[in-house]
Parts: sequence; structure tokens; C-alpha cells
Amino acid sequence: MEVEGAASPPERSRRPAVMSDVGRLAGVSHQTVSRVINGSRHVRPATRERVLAAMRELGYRPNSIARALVTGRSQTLGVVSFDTTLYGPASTLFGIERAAHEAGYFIIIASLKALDRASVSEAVDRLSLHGVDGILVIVSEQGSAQALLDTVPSVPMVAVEGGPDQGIPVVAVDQREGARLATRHLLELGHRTVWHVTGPVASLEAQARIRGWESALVQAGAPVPPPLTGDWSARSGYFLGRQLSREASATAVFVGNDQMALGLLRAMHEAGRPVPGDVSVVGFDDIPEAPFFTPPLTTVRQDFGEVGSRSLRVLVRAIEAHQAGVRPPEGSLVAPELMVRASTAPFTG
Amino acid sequence: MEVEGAASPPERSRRPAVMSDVGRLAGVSHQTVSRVINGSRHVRPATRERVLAAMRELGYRPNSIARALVTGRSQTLGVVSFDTTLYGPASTLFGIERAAHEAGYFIIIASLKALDRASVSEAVDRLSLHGVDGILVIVSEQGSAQALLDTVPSVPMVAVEGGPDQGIPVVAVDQREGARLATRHLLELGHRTVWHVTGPVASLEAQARIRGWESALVQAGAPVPPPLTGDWSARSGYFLGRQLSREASATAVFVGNDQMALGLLRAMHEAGRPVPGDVSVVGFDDIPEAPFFTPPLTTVRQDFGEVGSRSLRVLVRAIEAHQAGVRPPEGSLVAPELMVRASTAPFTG
DNA sequence: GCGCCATAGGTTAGCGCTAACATCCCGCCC
DNA sequence: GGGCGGGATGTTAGCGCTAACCTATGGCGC
Repeated sequence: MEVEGAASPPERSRRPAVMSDVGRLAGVSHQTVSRVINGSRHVRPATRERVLAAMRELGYRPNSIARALVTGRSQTLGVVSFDTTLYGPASTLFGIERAAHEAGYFIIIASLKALDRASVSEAVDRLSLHGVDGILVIVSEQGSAQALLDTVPSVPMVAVEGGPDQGIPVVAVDQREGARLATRHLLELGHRTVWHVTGPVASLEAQARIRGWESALVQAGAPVPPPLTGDWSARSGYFLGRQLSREASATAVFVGNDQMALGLLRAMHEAGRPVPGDVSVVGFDDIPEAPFFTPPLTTVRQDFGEVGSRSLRVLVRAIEAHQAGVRPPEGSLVAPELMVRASTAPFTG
Repeated sequence: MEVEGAASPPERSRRPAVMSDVGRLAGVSHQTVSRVINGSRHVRPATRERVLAAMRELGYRPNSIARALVTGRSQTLGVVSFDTTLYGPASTLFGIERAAHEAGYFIIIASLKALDRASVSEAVDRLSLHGVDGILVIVSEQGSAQALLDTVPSVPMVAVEGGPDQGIPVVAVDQREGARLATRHLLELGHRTVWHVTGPVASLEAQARIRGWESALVQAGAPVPPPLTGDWSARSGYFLGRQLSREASATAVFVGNDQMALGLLRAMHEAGRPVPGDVSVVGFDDIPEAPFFTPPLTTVRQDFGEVGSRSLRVLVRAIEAHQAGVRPPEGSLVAPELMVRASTAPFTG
């Protein structure tokens, strides 16, 4: 079709085409090509068509690095996370990525070796050095939440799943409300009180769940048993479950997450204390396997995907606010939901 | 110390310092600053010190986008994956990220909406457009493996966890060997044959496990029962388990992954067929929860982290080979390991 | 017919860095 | 002592793109 390009034989596509190659073939300047790409109104339809045809013919792909250099925006966002192997962070990351894709951003990840301040700052630093436009920190631990405030952020940041109470926007599930839901459910089944297997002390989520559990107990006038501290693993749930199985008065347990609940279920089974006949158990998270535990686990669902996509949208708004020089947006809380299954039953004292 | 810089008061750090600012303060050209940063030998120690001091004073951070533009390398690698929520891909991704960090690369992720050819190519395209130096594709499905061959790769690629037999390097766990391990274990316990609950038909892993299971059966002269097809979820394992529980001759089951094994365990429990008393069950993956199933699950461990880090190293070598214009490296297989726990027992017919 | 303004496009200067070459200076050898 | 080699540094020219400004053209009102 284009007789113009006939001068250069199939030898084209040696080195990738750049803007001026397209311009030359279309008989316009490289700037006009840029205008076509960026949708400027000041290009005649006929010219636009010629440029588009030339782009097609040369297989032109815009170079986003050159564009990033000149615009100062890389369309890339960083995510800092600790253990992306766990279901929670993994699903959150997934939600983030989907929302980022929709918003035209890429996600680059920086996982932490350890959960201390230094590595959080180091990760944030590494990302901003690489030129990201904003950073999401999936933070779940007190030290790292603190580290966020120490960090001098060169780009907008949003904390996900937990974070400092002020300073930067936080998007998370309402942990305290979730714990209240779980505790009240057990209380309403007639249990005198509810024991609690917690996550590690430094975990913000664990702390919030403890507060929610405690407040529900206090509000109902129930005694507050000493919490048992685990580490989120099925293993720790198992050992704490063995311990609890010897506590005859323990007929209802609110476990800090589903993995520990699985371990606890196993310990109760071994100890001959049937669930839910003898002991009722509620977990937290609602991992996909929870309905298939023995027995199917009553648990509190956290919508991680929603947390991820919502936090991404907050970050994008924060970036826009930053550019416009206006106030950053607020964070928000995602509501948890109680999933009642077969691991809880009325108290039959 | 530096009287030179006194002209500009604390008003510095308005706009981030660039190389020539550092050079000016140190009394050298911007190129010498570049030499210091890139560790050139042709800089006198005294000069180097002055430059480093100036960098510190101005809080200089090199701009990696500008560097990427001129060198043509962004120090960024792309990872294409489908469901990063599952334990396998999530751990693989984690291993990749750790190894990338060590090798001085960043990881940018592109997750797929669907598992078809189009979305794989689209993701690869999106990543290379963004300027990645290489791409890892966590592929586990026949269609996408094929898509990889269709893709005209502008950058080096490596397939992870599965992929076409030729064309690009593949790093994966030896699925067939893992399936043989599981099947032989059950056969050695005296079971007449071993049933198999498989993953979805299009899954490369599922296919390889079926082949391994079949070959172990044939080699032992055992009959080959019809495989039951699941979809990796605990839910499907549960329903197929219900079906299998009615099959009196089924005393040994090799389940394609641990989640389905969990569902199957639950179905057997409900059907009053004790595991391992009546039925022996072997899973695949060895997810962290497997030891805490009821009963603790015998399963085949896949070292996902090793697959991730090994594939990253192969990709880095592929990039170097690409630049040097030599042949790309070979892929490799990671050995699986049988973890014997309490869900398998000798056949007592 | 002239100025005026809108429209369509070209020209020029960078973004911050590295690669390639040019230059200077010094010691050393014949 | 003069040329020469090589280490230390400066100068120049891009990488591929966008922003800002400039120019040509044409329609329109008076």
C-alpha cells in the first residue's frame, strides 16, 4: 500500500523503530507522532491515519522509559510486604495488582527479609530509588508501622492491612469488629466465656482482635480468660490447642486465624474433645480451605481482595492529590463478615 | 569544609540533586561523578572522596530511569502468573523475588485474568512494553504453554513450573517422579492398586502426575483405575471423595494436591471410612498446613522457593547470554520429596 | 484587502544519565 | 630533553521522548 516505504527493503525491523522513524515514513515530524499517541486534538484525521498506518507497518512500540524520564512519572507503584506466601498478603497483593492494571499502573514488589524498621525503610528506599510513583506497604506489625512514620517519603504512601493511626492513610479490615462478631456469636450460643488464641504480640491485627474480643466479653459481663499467644501457624495452634484441651472450662475458643484453628481442631480431636460437641471454635480470615476442615470452620471473613483494590485506589488518589498540591485522601475500613459453619454449637453445660 | 557550596544557603534540596549538582559541589565534571558511582578505576582516591562527600551533602540519589534509558537495561524483570493466591505460585513468586533482590533486579508482576493464549501474550506484551529485561512465566496450563511459543519474545523468557518441551528453558519440579514416589509408597504398603484424583485436564502438572502415577502402576503390574478429575479446590476433592468413598475397592488414593486431599479426607470422614485405617491418602505439594490435617497428611513436597530462585538465576543467565549473543541456558528439574505422615497405612485386606 | 485568530504542524530544548572521544599532565625511556 | 604512553579528567553527543515555543495556512469580519 504505502509506496513511500518501498525504499527500505525487508531489512527494516533491524533495530526497533522509534518515533522519528514513524514520522519519516508518515511524512510528518516525530512530534506529530507523539501527538497522535497522546491523543492531541490538533492533528487532522488524515494525518492521524497516516501516522497510525506507519506505526503499524514498522511495528512501533513507544518506549515507556524515555517517556518516564521526561514526564517524571513511571506508571509504576511499589508494594512492600513481608510474607507474600500467606493467604492474606497474597490475596491482598492480587487485589492490588488487578486494580493497578485497571488504573494503568504496574506493580513492583519488594519483600522484606525481616520485620524490623530497618528493612521497611530499606525497601521503601529501594523502591523510590527505582522511580516508583507511589508505595503501598502491607504492614501488620507494630515496628514496621512505626518505621513508616520515620521514613521520609519521597513519594505518596498508603498503609495496607494496618498501620500507624495518623500520618498516612490506612486501608484495612475492621479487625476489632471482626473479633467482636466472633466473640458475640459464641456468647450468644450460651457459652459462659470465650477463650482466645492470639497471633504474635507485635502484630497489629492480633492486637486489634484482642481488643475486640475483650470488649465483647466485658460488654457481656463475661470473665476474660488469659489469652494464649501463638504465631499464626497451624503448629502453634496445635500446641496451644493441646494446652487448652486440658482446660475443662474452655468450651468456646476464638482463634486468631484459620491456620491456628486447624491446628487447634487437630489437638482437640486428639484429646478426645469433639468439636463442636464439647468445644466450639471460631477462626479468622476464611481461607478457601476453611469450609473443608473437620468440622467445617465457622470463621470471620476478611475480604482481602477488596482491601487490596481499595488501597490501590486510595494510593492513586494520593498521587493525584500530591501533584495537585492538595490534601491526601483518607484511609478506610472494610467490614468483616461472620461465616457460620459447623465448628460452633450451643453450649450444653 | 567546602567553601564553594556556601553560595547556596539551606535552600538546597529544593529540587532533588542531579549529577551535575554533585560535580559542581565537588569541583569536578558530572562525568567524574558518574565514574565514582560506577566504580571506574580512573579516579584518584582524593577525588573520589570529595565526590562521595558532595553526594552525601546533597543527598544525591542516582536516577535509575535516566540510566535505564541510556544503557537500555532497566534492572527489572517481569513475572506472569495466573492465580498468585494459591500456595504454589505464591511461594514461587516469593522465591523469585528473593533471588532477584540478590541479583540486583526488581520484579514487576502481571497476573492473568484468564488462562488462555490471548491473555498470556497480552501480559508478556505489556511487560516488554514497560521495558523489562526478561520475563518469567509461571505457567501450568497447556494453552498458555503453547501461547509462549506463539509469542515473539523481544526479551529473554523462562517458563516456571511447566511449559513447552522445547523453545524456551523450563524450570520445574519433576512432577512425574513425584507422582511415582506417591504411587510406589502406597503400593509398597500392600495396596492392590492406587486411585488418582487429578487436577484439571488442561493443567500440565496434572498431566505429568497422571503419567507418573500410571507408569508406577503399570510397572508394578497393578490395574489402572479410571482417574477422577478435580479442579485443585478442596471443594472438588470433597465431592470426588464422596464418590470414591462408595467404591469399596478403593483403599489407596493419590490426590493431585493437598487442598483436594483435605476435601477428600473430610468426605471419607463423613462416609465413615477412617483414614488411614480403611483408606490411605497421599497428597501433593506439602502446604504448611498438611501436617495438621486430620490425620496429618502424607504428601509429596515441592520446593517452590527453590523453583523460584533457580528459575530467576536461569533467566539472568539467559539475559547475559542474549547480550553476549551466545546460546541460552538450559532449564532444570527440581527433585520432589515424599513426606510420610499419618494418612497412609499398610493394607489390611 | 488587511489584520486576526484558530488550527495543524514543525523546531528546539531539554529530562539525567553513560559512552566515546578529546585533552591534559606527568613520569619515563632513549 | 623530547617524544610517548597512560592515568585522570573534561567535553560532546546522544538514549527516545515530551513541553514549549514558533511558523504556516486559511477563514472571516470589517
